[in-house]
Amino acid sequence: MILDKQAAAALTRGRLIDAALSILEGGVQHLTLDAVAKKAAVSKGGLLHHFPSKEALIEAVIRHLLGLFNACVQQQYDSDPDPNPRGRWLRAYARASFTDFDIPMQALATLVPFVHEHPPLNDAITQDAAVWSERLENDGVSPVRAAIIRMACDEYWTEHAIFGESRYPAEALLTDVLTLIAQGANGDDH
Amino acid sequence: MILDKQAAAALTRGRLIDAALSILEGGVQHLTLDAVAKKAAVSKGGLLHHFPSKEALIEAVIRHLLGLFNACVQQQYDSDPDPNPRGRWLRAYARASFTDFDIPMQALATLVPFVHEHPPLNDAITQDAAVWSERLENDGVSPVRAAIIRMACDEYWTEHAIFGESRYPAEALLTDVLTLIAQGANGDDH
DNA sequence: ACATGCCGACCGTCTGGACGGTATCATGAC
DNA sequence: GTCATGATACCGTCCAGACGGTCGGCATGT
Repeated sequence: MILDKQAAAALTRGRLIDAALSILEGGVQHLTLDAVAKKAAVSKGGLLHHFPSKEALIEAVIRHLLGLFNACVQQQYDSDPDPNPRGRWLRAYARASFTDFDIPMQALATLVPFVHEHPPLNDAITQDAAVWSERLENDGVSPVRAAIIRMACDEYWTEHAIFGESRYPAEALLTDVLTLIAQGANGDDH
Repeated sequence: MILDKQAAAALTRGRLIDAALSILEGGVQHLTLDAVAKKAAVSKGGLLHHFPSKEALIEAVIRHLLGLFNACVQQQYDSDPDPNPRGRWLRAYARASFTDFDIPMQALATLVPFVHEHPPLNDAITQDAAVWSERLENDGVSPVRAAIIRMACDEYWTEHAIFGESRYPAEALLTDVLTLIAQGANGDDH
């Protein structure tokens, strides 16, 4: 059965990505090919068969994470209860940032130093960031204000990566961010 | 001359820290003992004479950076033109974050993964962060709002570390952040 | 004589990746 | 139907380089 083999291979790929992710939560330093292979119950050769280099593996991890997050924001966007079209993307972005802890975006934060050295990875992230920047800044709220709100959301992940549990209740932060967005979306921000 | 020798040693220490800092701007991966020693025109043995381990060196760098930044915020605090005492620390923090590019705080952002593995370093940063969190959240502005503003400021450094030049004009960001602070400091934030 | 500042060769370990296998399965010739 | 061929998935050893840190030594100043 040709499908069996391909399906098994895809499954192995998934296991490798998941293994890399779970290792990343403990810090980039532990992300070695051996560790990932071991955690995924695959040999090193097997790992390098699917991802010919560490860079390739990390790129897959990054795309996986970005995909998850984007899908998550999209879902929040689709189910937004607020009838005001202005600030809709911002609301979705904030909700995704402060409520969806299933997605280990902290892992992305810890990858920064590695990404900095590998242009292809940098491009992947930069492109995604550019898309969001543009979308959020044309959301009916002043672009600068939108940028500030996005930065606060993103910082939340970073601090999560550094300090582990956040020192602030995510709920309160989300509520206040939504208030800020509402202000901006009503044009009464000055 | 006893002072000559001690002074020379202190100078060497300073050169080592500066070297580490300038290397850090190119990414953590390049921060190796050999590289730092070479850049500071000191032998590896000499480096390890002053900082007995890599961790010790990085701790010195971190304290150096935190000291610079804190002094910088303090200066902004002292020279704040706004008579309103509420939000004074927040204004100072924001001004320091968006205008003082002399301090390579991006370097601190890139250190995150290393810090994550070394509790002493983590403590140094965490303590400093805790001091600022408390100070900013008791500044006459709603604590949650203050946290959001601080997070936006901090994210600015991080993005600087990732993307190099910021994609936003720092001036505009600062202006808008100050507006937000003024809102909060007047109690008309809801 | 002794401490301090500094030197630079050396060592052990870790890590990314190369490489030469093996096993399974699909395909096409006969 | 079967056998050669080749592709795909995976294995596990080995190596070269990099890196943190040790150590014995030297020079200078007290």
